[in-house]
Amino acid sequence: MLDAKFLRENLEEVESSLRTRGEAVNLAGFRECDTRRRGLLQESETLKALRNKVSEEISRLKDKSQAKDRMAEMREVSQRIKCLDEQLRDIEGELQGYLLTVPNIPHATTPVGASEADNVEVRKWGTVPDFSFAPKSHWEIGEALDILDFERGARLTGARFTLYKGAGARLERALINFMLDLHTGRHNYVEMLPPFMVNRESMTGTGQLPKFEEDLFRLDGVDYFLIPTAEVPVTNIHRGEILKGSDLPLRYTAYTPCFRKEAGSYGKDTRGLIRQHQFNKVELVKFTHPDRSYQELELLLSDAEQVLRLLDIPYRVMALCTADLGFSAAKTYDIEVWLPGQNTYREISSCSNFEDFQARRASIRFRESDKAKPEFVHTLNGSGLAVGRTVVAILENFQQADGTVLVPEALRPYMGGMERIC
RNA sequence: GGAGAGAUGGCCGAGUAGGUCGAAGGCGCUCGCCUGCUAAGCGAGUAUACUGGGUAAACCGGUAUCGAGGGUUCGAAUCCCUCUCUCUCCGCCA
Repeated sequence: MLDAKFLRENLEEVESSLRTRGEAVNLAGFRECDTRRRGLLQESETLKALRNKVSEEISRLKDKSQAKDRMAEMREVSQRIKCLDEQLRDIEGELQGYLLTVPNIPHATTPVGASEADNVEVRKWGTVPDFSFAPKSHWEIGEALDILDFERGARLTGARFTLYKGAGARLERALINFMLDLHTGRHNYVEMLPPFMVNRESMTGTGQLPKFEEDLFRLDGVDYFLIPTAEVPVTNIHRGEILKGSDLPLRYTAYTPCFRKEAGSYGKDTRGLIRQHQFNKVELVKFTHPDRSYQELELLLSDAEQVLRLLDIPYRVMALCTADLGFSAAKTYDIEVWLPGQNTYREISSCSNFEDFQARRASIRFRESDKAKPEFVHTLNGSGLAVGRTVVAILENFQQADGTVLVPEALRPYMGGMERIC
């Protein structure tokens, strides 16, 4: 959410900046609402001040019957206030409606672009494997090794659900532990295990609601949602709090399953593990001082990259352009792994700085010193990494001519010493 | 699921026959004083949001907030209703 005051004073600049996202932006209604709100507010508050003053005078009277006419007068004032406050509530709802659906302003370093084709490659790492045979896709490998069962996954639930079996299940679990150990042990993140369902306030705090409800699984009977990413519960840990400046930055990591409806992606990535309704992810979340958030973004990105470096999987880092930027983000790097089976790079992590956009929605603040005014923190998060897609990358990059798959060395301790899936 | 108790400022905790309560007191914190150091002591200060004024930081004024929402009243932390959450006991249960 943007600051209403800032928006009021910089409406045109904000509009033109948001247009680079390729979204139709019309904030004229905001300005009108905002002006009306302040008018109503002043009228109501002036009357309240009067009522408070008169009520106090009445309280000092010994003989209340002397105040009959003033009480009658105040009765009318109160009626008027009630009426004004009702209008205020409506207009504030409308104003919130605007504010909650306006996306974040892209950071100056976010490249301007019209589509994902304009994303900018930041760096490449690793050597793309050179196969002496035609590399297979992970679903072919997984089915041949009997470690991924798409058919039975669909039987259990439906399309886009997969059953992992034997070494496949073990591989997924090994990756989760490997990633968590890396981030807690070497990158100084504190491990969290949050609820996998959250309420509406939490979803609004990080920006999934109100705009993207159709992407979420919602429970029947209670107003809870399955989390689409650990970003939601972990960022909301400090919703409504004022943190100590000396405690920043806070770094949290969490493994959670993620649930997404994938509405609007019919026909896309229908085969394999790439796009599932349920997938596992290890997430990195930071709460930082506003002055340091862009340095922290680089560090967070490198923490996520480290996973792929240790596993020895080739990847590249892309800076998303304005058109490809998520709703809440000011700047985003995607990490894309090389997938030989598909002869392309695919996203495996998305690392973003939300600046104070989420912090304002969720009211997450800090005090520089005990006397200082509270300020909004900056929130950041990134996948470290998407686990299912890491399995995909391992199967496709480490496949052998005989159909087996080598286990990356760093992962072997987590696989009970297993060197090869066969 | 059944029965009961509760929710007040950073924390603890007063305040329920409605008015001078944004809220006693304590702790914590900040600044100053004092003490050879530390501890103790003394004094002052110490919520947030919105909004008006001020070029603006400072500052001054107004309004709101005692779990949330609604009601009664000239006036609600205090009375009434609904909801949420927490705790205790019983039942059930991984």
